[in-house]
Amino acid sequence: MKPRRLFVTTALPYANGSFHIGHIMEYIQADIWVRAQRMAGHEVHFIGADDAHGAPIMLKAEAEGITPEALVARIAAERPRYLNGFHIQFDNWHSTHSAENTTLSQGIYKRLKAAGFISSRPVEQFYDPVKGMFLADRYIKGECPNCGAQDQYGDACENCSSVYPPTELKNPRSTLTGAVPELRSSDHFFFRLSDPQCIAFLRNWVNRGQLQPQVANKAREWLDGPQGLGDWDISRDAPYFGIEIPDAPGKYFYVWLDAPIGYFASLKNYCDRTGLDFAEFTDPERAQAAGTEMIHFIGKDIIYFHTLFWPAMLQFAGYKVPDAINVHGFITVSGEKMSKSRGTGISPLRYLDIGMNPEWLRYYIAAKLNAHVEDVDFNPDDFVARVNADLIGKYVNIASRAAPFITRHFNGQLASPQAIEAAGVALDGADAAQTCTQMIEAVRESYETREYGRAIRTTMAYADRVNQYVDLHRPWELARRLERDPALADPAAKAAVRAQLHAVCSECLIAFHHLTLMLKPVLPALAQAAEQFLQVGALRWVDADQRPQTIGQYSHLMSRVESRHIDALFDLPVAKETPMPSSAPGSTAAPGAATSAATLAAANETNAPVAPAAATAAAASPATAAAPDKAAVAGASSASATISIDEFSRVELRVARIVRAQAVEGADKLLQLTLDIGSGTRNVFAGIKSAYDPAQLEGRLTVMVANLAPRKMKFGLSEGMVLAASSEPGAGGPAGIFLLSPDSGAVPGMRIK
RNA sequence: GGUGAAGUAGCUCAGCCGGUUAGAGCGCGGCACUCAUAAUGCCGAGGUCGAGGGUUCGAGUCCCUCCUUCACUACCA
Repeated sequence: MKPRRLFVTTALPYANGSFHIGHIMEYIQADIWVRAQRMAGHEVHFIGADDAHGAPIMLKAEAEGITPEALVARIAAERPRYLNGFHIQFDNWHSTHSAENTTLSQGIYKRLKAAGFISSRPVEQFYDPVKGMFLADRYIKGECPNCGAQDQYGDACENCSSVYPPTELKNPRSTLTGAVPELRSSDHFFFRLSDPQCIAFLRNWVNRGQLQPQVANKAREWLDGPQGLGDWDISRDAPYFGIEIPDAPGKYFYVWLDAPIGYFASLKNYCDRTGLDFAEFTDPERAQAAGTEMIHFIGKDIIYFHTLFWPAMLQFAGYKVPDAINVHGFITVSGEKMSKSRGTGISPLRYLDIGMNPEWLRYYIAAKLNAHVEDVDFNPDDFVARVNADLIGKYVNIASRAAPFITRHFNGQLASPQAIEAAGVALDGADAAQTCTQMIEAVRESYETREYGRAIRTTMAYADRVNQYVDLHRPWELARRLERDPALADPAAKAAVRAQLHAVCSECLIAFHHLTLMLKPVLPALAQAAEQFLQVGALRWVDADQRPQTIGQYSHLMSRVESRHIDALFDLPVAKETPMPSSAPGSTAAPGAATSAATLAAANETNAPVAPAAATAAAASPATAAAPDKAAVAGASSASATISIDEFSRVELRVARIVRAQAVEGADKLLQLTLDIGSGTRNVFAGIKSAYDPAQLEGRLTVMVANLAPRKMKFGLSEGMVLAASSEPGAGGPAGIFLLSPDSGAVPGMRIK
């Protein structure tokens, strides 16, 4: 087979925070793939970088009183510890804040502009006069123009879900300084995605078959959706930590423009360092001639950018487009999305610090990964069982069972194939070699197609067969007879037993050699130790037919996961960190926000739900993925799990007076309520129109959740929710909605606890 | 509500283009073994393959409806 030439990347992590377990999972997935490719003799260049630009980093650095460069450098400095710790073998790690990225980004922009894909037009935006900068939607809060809810973000109301431009907010305030923002106009640059050429190209590109079906579906949905593809605003005004736009003083590229170009920047940096020809990987003709491929591993949160913006940018700037976008799901922990505030996340650094073996995690993740965009769950019990049973009980145990006999009786020499054949104990009978070659080829292909779970299953099925084989032939019995069975005085009989013992144990170690080969992409360090023990060179797929000749002294290759490890892993100190660094250009697998069924009702035995409130916190959609600070930290529990009094007390319930109730024009189910809670009024949209006439609500008292994250709705911002009882759908019970009321005497604003 | 994905033993999951009594690992109950840093083997219990229809000689596997879960989205707060 002709060696492939591969340029492989993982998503660039946003440099405002440390790696979390989601990053590590992506790197493990990509690293396994890369190692498997290298074992096939292919040329692989595995590239990563920090995504360093954007307002969040600029502002975070400022808050810390350091320069963005210093912040980014600090984050970059801690990367190797994680990467080395988990055996992630990048060839290069660079940054989007680099000379290479500046040159490339500006170059791509110029080419797009020359080709007519850049337009410009004035955009009116809020400007913070104190800070002296334009404000992204998430840095503006105010009252919803539709429902009047307070404290709503500039793009949408979390109360009534209405969507609006920030300029429509009432009483807008900058969240940075509290200043009243001014409306100012400024010219922005747009990448004309709506250009027919662009649409045509993307339609074709997403249908080439190189995307996973689910990903292609999603891309098509965006492409052919009712609103179609809009032009993409790619500029930001100074001050902005980013790359300046050529011939446009004071204008910078939006971070998502230069972030993916960071793949190229890191590659360029690497090529300059190693003498590789950059153009062979990035120029369409040169790449074609050189037979190179471009392969990205990303999380499902950034599909939008990688299936639409990125290929379009490359195509119309005259660069090669990606050959594959390999998308994975998120990692959950015990079925829940990660949340540092709830302590459910796994800290990669802690994992390493408490002495857990990185290859345990690599193995566990590999065993559960496939080529689909499915979430992977880290289940602690499952993790312990799986790692211990498979790796120690089955795999390592095989060497441990056979090696001592070989060392003691045969001076470390393995039996020849002929001797094994003659002893009649070949593991897989006559066509053992063929069976084995086919199995290894199947495993190699499973890695190739990212069906790691299948590769692991195939491998472990073989380990099972080998253990059965050991039990069947009982080498310990043969050894005992050899040593002290008086009936073996006859030299011929003794030689026969000895040959058997030799053959059986040799078979085991040959099988161990094969198992090691199949596990090597996942367990690089263990494989290396095993190679040393087996006294073979670095194993590659072509070594499937090779067999070890002699072995070294066996020493235990891997120890078990212990419950104390798990205890230590989850015994996190109270999280001092604020919301996790969420999705930015490169970030992966970050739960932008916890989605949760925040059922406030503590369902009692009568099964009468108090508040059937299935709350979905605003999750970071691809389009807003670059808005880390927006991530809501929704503390939530499932309906069935019990919560502590502390958790309950986080819910701020207050008595509210409905001072005004009115129908919402255009809404079938909603009433807009103005609630007096003593300290002020709140605007709340409630889905109770079917049960209440607005007029009869005015003046009555009810109960509201006062600290519910505001919610933008189509009609405006909703700043809380009122509590009402209703039957669970499908559970029978009376139909209808029953608003809660406090007993007489309560006054608006009283806390309910 | 819409769109997509998924619902197979207590747990984690395999089951390819429909075909004999539905599988594995872990866990559980026995038994065996004792070479192996409690590791291994055998036997067993345990599933109306989410529910209901349909197509078919035959469906976990195809079609329809419904339910549930997850993701995105929405007039869910």
